[in-house]
Amino acid sequence: MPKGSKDGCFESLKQQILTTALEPGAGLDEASLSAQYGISRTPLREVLQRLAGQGYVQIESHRGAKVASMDVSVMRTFFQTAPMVYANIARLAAENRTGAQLDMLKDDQRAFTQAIAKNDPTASALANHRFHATIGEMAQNPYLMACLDRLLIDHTRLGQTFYRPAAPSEKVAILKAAEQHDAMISAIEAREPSLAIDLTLQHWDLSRDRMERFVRPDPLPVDVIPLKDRANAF
Amino acid sequence: MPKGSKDGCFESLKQQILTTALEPGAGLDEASLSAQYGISRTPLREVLQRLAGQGYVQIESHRGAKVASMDVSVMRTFFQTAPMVYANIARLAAENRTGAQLDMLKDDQRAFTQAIAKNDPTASALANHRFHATIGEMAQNPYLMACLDRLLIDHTRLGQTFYRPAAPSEKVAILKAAEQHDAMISAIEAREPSLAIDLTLQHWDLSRDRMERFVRPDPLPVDVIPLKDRANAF
DNA sequence: CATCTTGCTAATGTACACAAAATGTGCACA
DNA sequence: TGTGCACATTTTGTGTACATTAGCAAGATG
Repeated sequence: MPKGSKDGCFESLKQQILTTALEPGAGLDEASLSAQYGISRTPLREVLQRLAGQGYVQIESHRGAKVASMDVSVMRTFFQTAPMVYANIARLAAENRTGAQLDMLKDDQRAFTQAIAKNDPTASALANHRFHATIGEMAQNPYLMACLDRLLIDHTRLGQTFYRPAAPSEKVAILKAAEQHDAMISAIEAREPSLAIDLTLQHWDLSRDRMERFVRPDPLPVDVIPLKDRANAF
Repeated sequence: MPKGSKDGCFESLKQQILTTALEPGAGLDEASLSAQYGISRTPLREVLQRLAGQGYVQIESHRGAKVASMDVSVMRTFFQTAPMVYANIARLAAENRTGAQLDMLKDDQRAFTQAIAKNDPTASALANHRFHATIGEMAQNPYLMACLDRLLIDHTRLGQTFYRPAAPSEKVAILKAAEQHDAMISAIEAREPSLAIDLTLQHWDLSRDRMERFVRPDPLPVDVIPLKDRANAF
């Protein structure tokens, strides 16, 4: 899928990493990527550098670029750090948001609900990502934003990893998430920092529970084979 | 001062930015820099990209790279954000530090005290920067680290900006800072998170007070001209 | 006199060719 | 059969020439 431009390449790689179309740890070959996007290696390398700067990829000298890895220790750190940062971002967003940013947030939420309606998990994950990134911009805090960007990358990727299309609870959860988004928009619009924090932490709990239930699912029923049949089972 | 290598260029620019030898907002010309460091424009651009990724410089399309700016709103955000991040980094450092990192921290502190003894404010600022960056590495939290890096850049630059060589209180403050560093090392070595947090916040208060007293100094005495002389002053 | 247009200039952005480094492979030898 | 070394291949890093763009200044025009 040749996109032609440098920015197109940048966005495309970002998306593929967020949706785990490019899996964590996957190697990124300069030659093939530059051919694929119809740009030369020089600008492609700059794209990779920028992606590295935002935490999407890791570059090792003389060994090329890889998609940022996601081992258990990273996950542990993620769960440890996310709520604090999200909460503080929410507070600052409620305090500092501009009208234009609020409109953008509503657009993001529209895209999110539409993606849900279309049953498109990839699109909804990306829309969700943008929603939270926009809240980050509202906070107008470049320090925390650097942190949030990295958290959101891993959050979106974890969401993809732990997504179970078959589970009916998944549908319920994402609809609830959309409701929570609406409540968060209201709190931010009303400039109520403490409410925004509460809603954000609830939103976080929902997301965390979804992922936790993937790792630690309900145990299978013990009595799969009814007792009466067990006598002649073997 | 041609340094020759790419890493040399990277470190040199970093230092010059931290010491405000390159002032916030200063333009960085690719041609002259590449000539200065004896490398071609291509690798120089990669250096600038990396510096941009860590928050040292800002790159605008077709408009080149500038040293990251430092207006009032940035300062406000800095003072708002720093204590929370520093405190959490300190907690995690006390919990997660390794022996090798502790040795490195002690080395950093040695370099810091030596720079103080030599009365070299630039060297002590850089050593102080490394000291706190090492504590950041101890935390082993890439998310917060991204935030800390950016905070430390501005902290070091603010320290340079607000440095008053003439003030005797400056000497007292930096010696006290060195003592606090020793206490922080002990807390981290003893793996006492809450103590590390307390000490870190005290350290922050000292630094903040120093900067605040620069912006809002003691008022000049009102009676500079004794009353008896005032009659024939004009 | 103000303002818009237009061309110039100096900088950044791109492509490509070459250099250097790392990895993989095959062979010799123990 | 396993190990080590040398070579070949692949991939990344660099230098240089060229294309493109933004900013500015001079001129034209109302």
